[in-house]
Amino acid sequence: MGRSPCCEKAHTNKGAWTKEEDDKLVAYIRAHGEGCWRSLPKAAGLLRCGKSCRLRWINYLRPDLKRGNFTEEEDEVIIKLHSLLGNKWSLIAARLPGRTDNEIKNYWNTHIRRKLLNRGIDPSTHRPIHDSPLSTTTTIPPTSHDPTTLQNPPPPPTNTTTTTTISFAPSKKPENIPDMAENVTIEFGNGKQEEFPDLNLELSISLPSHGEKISTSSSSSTLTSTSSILRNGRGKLACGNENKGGSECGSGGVVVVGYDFLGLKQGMLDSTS
DNA sequence: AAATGTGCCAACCGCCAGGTT
DNA sequence: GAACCTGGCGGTTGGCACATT
Repeated sequence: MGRSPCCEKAHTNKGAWTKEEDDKLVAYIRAHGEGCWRSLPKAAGLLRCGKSCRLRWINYLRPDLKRGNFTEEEDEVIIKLHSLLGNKWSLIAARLPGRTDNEIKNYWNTHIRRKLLNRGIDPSTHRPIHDSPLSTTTTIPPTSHDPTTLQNPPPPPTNTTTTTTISFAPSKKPENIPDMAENVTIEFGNGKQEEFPDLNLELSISLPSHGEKISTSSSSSTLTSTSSILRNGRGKLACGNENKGGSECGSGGVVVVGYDFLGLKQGMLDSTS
């Protein structure tokens, strides 16, 4: 096959961007808008790869970016969303206006990972570090949910687990708005509940097998093993796309879960639009 | 003051999915 | 349907700044 490179690397600058390059890029995008990144560098007079221009714009030059430290609230949102979505940084970023996926990814790797480890929580599974990896129950200890405990290290992990139930409340959406977000309520093991009002976890589930406990009803769905199910695939979320089936997410007809986070493609939370 | 270690973050890289030819 | 193009994503890395020895 042999794909051509995205740009002619021999004549492109690499490394840190200069002020002049930034100015050119900003000026060009202000004049012409985003899009056609491949031809943008030449048109803008930049010796840069189109991908590099796009990244520079999205991660640094976009006017709506919120620079500065993350707040405690943002921390907790990131942690909660990561427990649901895994390393879907772009999806997490979509929930945090003004933050970029790269920024969140860096922040996760440098701060939140350590924070969770200090709490005795495995950052990748969001479960107590000594918990059995074979369990299919998604566990979020209450301490990870309660910001008031942030300063205190967690108690030593115990063998008790708390189950996180994610329920999909019946939406009051009008019939003619099929993609309206449904309320997602996360119930933590300590009885606390938290709503993510516009987080759409649109699920289509085929016949379960291999003992996966998945139940659905017309009014709500309860998932066990949510994290592992959600953490499939990579890159674009073709699974459960409104126009496509989620078949590619399945593996041999075991459990096919498609998911589409409402409106991300439509830019519902897209701060760039 | 110099050397070394560590943390952070911007940027790069390779891959993937969807669209187009 | 195959080949190719483009945009987008997540993982990784290089280099700078700051802290420590």
